[in-house]
Amino acid sequence: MEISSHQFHLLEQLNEQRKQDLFCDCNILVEGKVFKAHRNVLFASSGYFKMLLSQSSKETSQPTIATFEVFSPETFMVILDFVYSGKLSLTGQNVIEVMSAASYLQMTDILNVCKTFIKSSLDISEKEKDHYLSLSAKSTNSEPTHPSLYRSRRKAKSNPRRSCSIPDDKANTVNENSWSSYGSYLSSEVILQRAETQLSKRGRKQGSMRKRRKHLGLAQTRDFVQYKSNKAERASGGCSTADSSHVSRVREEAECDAENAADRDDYGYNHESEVMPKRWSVAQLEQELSRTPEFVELKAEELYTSMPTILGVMSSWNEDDLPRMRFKCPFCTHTVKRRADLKRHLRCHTGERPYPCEACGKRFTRLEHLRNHFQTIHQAGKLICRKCKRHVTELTGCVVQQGTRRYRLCHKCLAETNFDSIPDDLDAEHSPVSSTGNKRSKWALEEEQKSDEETVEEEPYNLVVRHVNDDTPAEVDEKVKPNLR
DNA sequence: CTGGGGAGGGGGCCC
DNA sequence: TGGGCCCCCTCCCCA
Repeated sequence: MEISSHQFHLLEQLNEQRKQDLFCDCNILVEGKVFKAHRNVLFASSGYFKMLLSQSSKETSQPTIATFEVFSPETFMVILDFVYSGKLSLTGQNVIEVMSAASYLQMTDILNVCKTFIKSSLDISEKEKDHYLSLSAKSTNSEPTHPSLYRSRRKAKSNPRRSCSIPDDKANTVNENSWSSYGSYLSSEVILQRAETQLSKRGRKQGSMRKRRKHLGLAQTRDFVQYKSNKAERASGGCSTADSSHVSRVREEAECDAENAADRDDYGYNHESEVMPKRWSVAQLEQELSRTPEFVELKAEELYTSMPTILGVMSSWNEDDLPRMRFKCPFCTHTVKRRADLKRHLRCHTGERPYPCEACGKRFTRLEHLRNHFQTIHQAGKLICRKCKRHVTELTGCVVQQGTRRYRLCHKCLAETNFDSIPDDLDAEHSPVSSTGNKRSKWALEEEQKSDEETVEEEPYNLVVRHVNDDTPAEVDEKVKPNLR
């Protein structure tokens, strides 16, 4: 026979003992402030303490002292309260730092809750994705102002990119490696269950999980997966075909949340905490879905500015047994050496894509990607015949245009292609085709793209051939059959 | 069904 | 610190 309240009372007693400094055998010094706790509890709660206390377990007569300078006493207080009560007092202000500290202390459950919290409060990528998809559903090829971003050759993928995983397996591992001893009726567990339910549901719907890149294997836990960047990827360019199911999914999750909210109190849900901070009504969803990429950037900027100074000190050790200073992503286990690299990495979580291609509208996370894209797609920068794959020069080949896409054909392959006629509506002056494959500045490219849009996007399925002679744009334009590839 | 290639995305690292 | 380059991986399309 199992008395369900036993675990709760046990933890309650331990918490009382902690508050009264009874039997506390571990002192934790955080930026000068001393916290007292029980080794057993810390050992059971944190991978970090597990390691630490394992090493000092032989000397049980003396109280263990742990010192931390990488997070604030307030942050540790939140974590310690959670350890002893199962209630995590997250707010928009402390979530990042709590997450960072939890990462440091290897408390994966708190990490998950923090991620859920952030995801629920921001939910940038999901909304942004849905926004794009809703646009995608509306936009057609005859709508040049909504560029080909929305009709990318990549279909709306149910499976994300390599660095993006859906936390299905994470949901499964939470209960294995962690703190089920706290009892399923405790609020943390309830929260986690809900987070798991929510995430796994999303994961099931979004499709298969992706293996992480092997060089990311240095992560602390193998089962700790990323879950955001897939959304980020789809949010801003990777999606194309209309997929209204994404919109309905957001609604569905909101409704699910609303349902869950009703019985939260029954499980001692912490009212002070904001673990599930937002309940989206349909009206709110509609409003959110109408947000723009600027919204993403704004939110991303908020995230950046709200980040603590130290995002994480990794637990990896070098040969000298000294901890390596690395910056840890608050969304995943990825660590980088430089803060700038972390900022760059965070874009895959926030969905921020600050570099739009003005020729096709596709947005990129990096300028270099935009540049590569433009040179390849819109400038025919590769001096390779698309058909025979041979190297072509300005003399031996020419640039072929299809919509906003340009590529090169050698004269031989060009002659083998059946051309219909030369369109007259393309003014040679507007030709953005450069005879050189040289790199240009972004702004120079944009100037070219504007004219490109005006002239070409009107007939996106026309294949236009432009002969390129040195610095003079093509004078001869020919229309050939569409969909040549 | 499968392999090749194009395009895009992300990480490491140099300048 | 940001820009840029290189490399690798993944996805998708097509033959």
